Amino acid sequence: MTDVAKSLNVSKTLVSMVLNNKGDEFGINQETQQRVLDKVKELNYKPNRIARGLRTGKSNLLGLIVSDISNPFYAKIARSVEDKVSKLGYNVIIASSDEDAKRESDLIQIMRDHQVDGLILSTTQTDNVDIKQMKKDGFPFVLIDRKVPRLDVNHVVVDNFKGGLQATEHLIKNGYKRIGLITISPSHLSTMKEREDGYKRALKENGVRFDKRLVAEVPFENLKEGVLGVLKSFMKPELAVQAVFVANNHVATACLEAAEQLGLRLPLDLAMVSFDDIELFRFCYPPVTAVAQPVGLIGDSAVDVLMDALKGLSETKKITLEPSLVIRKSCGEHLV
Amino acid sequence: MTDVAKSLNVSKTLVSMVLNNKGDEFGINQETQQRVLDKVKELNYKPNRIARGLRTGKSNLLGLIVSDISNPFYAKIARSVEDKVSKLGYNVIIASSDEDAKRESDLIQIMRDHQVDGLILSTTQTDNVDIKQMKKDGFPFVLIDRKVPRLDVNHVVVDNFKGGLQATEHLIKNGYKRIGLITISPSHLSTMKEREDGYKRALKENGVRFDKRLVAEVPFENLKEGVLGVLKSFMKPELAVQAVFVANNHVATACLEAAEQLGLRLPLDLAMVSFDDIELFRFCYPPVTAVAQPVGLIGDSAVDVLMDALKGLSETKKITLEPSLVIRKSCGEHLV
DNA sequence: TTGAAAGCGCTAACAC
DNA sequence: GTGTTAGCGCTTTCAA
Repeated sequence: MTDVAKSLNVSKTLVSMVLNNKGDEFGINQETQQRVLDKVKELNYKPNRIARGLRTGKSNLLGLIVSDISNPFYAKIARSVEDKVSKLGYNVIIASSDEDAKRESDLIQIMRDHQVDGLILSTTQTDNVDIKQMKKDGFPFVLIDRKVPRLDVNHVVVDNFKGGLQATEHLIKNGYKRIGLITISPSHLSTMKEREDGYKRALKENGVRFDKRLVAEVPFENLKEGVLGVLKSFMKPELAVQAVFVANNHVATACLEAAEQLGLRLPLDLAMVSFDDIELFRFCYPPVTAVAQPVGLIGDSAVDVLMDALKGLSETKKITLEPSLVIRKSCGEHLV
Repeated sequence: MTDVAKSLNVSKTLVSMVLNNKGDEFGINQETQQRVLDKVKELNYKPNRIARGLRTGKSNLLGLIVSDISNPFYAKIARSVEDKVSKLGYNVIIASSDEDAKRESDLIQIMRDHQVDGLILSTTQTDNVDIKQMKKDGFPFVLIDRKVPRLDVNHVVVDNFKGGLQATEHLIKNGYKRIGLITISPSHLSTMKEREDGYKRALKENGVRFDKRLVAEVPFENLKEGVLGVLKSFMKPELAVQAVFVANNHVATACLEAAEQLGLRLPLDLAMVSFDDIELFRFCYPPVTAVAQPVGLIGDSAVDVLMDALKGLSETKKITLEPSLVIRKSCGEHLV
């Protein structure tokens, strides 16, 4: 910047003003402004955002923490976040926590050390210490996908209860009574909890007896084997499960695989509804019925909320989006 | 930092040294060091990385630019990059270019403005001005997935020619002679070009006549309709295509959809091999035969190469990874 | 073994 | 209309 200023015999201040579009505000000659702009081009000068950040206290960087960026659900959210914030002049640092609370905590710290201006995160924490800390510090952030109990913070989630309800009701309507549920640990996640609640409510409202042996939880780190084991036990005569509601796309895929290994024909031997709709579900055999989440909208809304928080608006925003059941053929629809 | 220093009656210098693990190097009392560390904890002091970055010229940030982070292929790469660099103390800014050269150029600029220490990118440029500029500036970067002709720069790619060759040969071995190819524009991409070359070579080596009417290119922005149109024309009696080799996972999905719309039964009416294997291909109907790319390894190697570049090692590294054909049932394997 | 001081590149308050 | 100056929070000579 000094170079530009010197070669024009003006001060750095002036250059800075022009570059920040504050030329008019400070009443600087149009001609002078143009000269600055030209010189900047000529010297191919690029402002150093780090220096600017040091001075302004802003980095124009936002953080996004999800459990796994290679999960299509989060990848789509990431994409919509990126699209939206880039229009607003921000960039985004993305990281995966692997459902590990410690790792998540570290990531939050690292991102804050990097002076991100705000954070969008899908938390896996159970004690929420970091969330509380951020709130206490007045640091701008939005929770997505998962909310935390009893804490007044911004969030953008979908109505998991309703999704679980719809999915299970659909199964019941199609004539299934022995309906299993496979969730994923950590089980404290609000999403899993609510989907389970929806499942239970659907059973209750439709007079289907709840059997707790039909609810299984498999560990995130060991999905495939976990699901295989669960399916095996579900198939035993004493349980005689006819249909499963699986709690997310990973479990659905694992379930498809396990069914294949066990020689189960879907939906004849076992019907399945998934939570999370992903593109290829449509072309699976059988096409997978799933509760679709408005992924694009989640990212979009999260950015909206975060932008408000960045502006210092203090009321917390809690947004709940609607899921929708996409009916295909994995629940014996053709039999009805 | 001043707070820590003052409350301990030492200088900022000393605190800085201790925090950067240079205490011993400068021969500072163990006891003093411990006092500093304790105080830092007590005051919950966090170093400001922006300020440090301004001083050291390093941001500990790396950039990753791909065409679309929600494409599973890139999402997996992103994940492996993230995993690897986080162990090395870096974070990564991710952005999508949408195969738009201008956007890519802007992104490179933005990331460099953010003082990223290095860049990993899957370029879509045809003139490579930005690539040349980075090389000229001595800025550390690695190309992934796609290489650029006649330019001596780091890259990590897979052998697309071989992949195309294998895929097409497989089709030929299964008895197909009228084999279509669907690539995706921008067609100058090295990947597309090489896959096409592999396709041509396979035909030649196996004495199948090349018919240029069987090579189609659909625009990235308008895939679904494009593929539908292509499939329609391929089905005309004068072309009588029996099998297609599709150039990536998006085209494969679009092809699945178009086939459904046209009432084509795979592989009876049309066989298909895809480039890019994605998890659910296994469970599609029919399960999709595909050329799998070592996604994890691409990310991993790219980071290795970038780290060397960061250290100032100047020889350029060009890594070519091996693809592998995963045979399922979309090419009439059961008929053979 | 420790500290003073300069300065990274920029912005903003305050002159003139 | 334009320039001077004082930092932002840190690291790194250099001196003691």
